[in-house]
Amino acid sequence: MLLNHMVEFQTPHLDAVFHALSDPTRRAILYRLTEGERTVSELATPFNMSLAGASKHIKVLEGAGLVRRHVQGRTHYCQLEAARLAEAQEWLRTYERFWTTRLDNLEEILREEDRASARSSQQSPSSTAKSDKTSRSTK
Amino acid sequence: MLLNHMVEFQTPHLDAVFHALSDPTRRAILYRLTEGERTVSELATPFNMSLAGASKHIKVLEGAGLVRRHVQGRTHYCQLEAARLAEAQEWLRTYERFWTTRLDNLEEILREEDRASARSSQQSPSSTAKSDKTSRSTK
DNA sequence: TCGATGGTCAACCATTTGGTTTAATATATT
DNA sequence: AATATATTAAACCAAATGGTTGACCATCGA
Repeated sequence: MLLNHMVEFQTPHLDAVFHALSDPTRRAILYRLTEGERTVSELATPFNMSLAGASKHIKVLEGAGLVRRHVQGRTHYCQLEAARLAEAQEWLRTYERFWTTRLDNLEEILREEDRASARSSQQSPSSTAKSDKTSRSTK
Repeated sequence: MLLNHMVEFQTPHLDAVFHALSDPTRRAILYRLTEGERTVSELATPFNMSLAGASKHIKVLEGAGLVRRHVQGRTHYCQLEAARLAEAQEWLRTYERFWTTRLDNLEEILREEDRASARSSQQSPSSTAKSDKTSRSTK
């Protein structure tokens, strides 16, 4: 507990946000909302569950601050609210160096090897990186 | 659109990862592991809970692929395994354009177009979730 | 005003979660 | 061999989760 870094303290929402994201239905709902505002029943339709069930999922997302709703007549319009997602990403950034720096280091190493040994392929036998096969995505 | 369907439905890890991250104890354990390898009891001590309780948390992290352990004698050493965190961040990146500035937004859009053209695999847009849009409830 | 539509609420149910305590297992240490 | 240490396993518990159904409320359209 003493170890709890700022990141932990500054983000009291993380429990709710990560919990909300841990359900595939809710993630699908969020994705749906990237296309624009949707009503509760519009959000519910693709899923093979009752409207009440979907409504509960939406409420979880709302409770986590990931969805905002505005009621208009009997219709509830839902909107993506991304700020908390940004917080989640910010939390993850703390760990970025554990997958980026290793790749960057690998890049560096390869570049150096390329320069130093003009083509004597050396496989380090006791390499610390157990597997640097992590596929780098686009970019 | 299709790409995000892939993101949604091709990554069953996300359920486990986000669930694992939804607990503050587990997040603290992960943070602790950024400082290096730690044994189970080392990880457990800061928390006001039984060793067995902490052990269970570690197993959840392990099950989500966020922690690797190697046993040496009676001691279990735990190590951060960040790849799945990278996957989570990758998922979040889909939503980045909803919180970044307009300029970044433009950048993101261009990058997305880049990606989309990179894998010019198009497909019927009706490939939805695990469940067909079987209409609900005639009741 | 009446009926259909959009949604929530409440009660219920099975399963999971987060925690406990008390063994049990495996390895060190003396 | 005996004992201490590191950790898991098993049984248990209360609370939360994900889902259902049925009743209810509000509102839109005729």
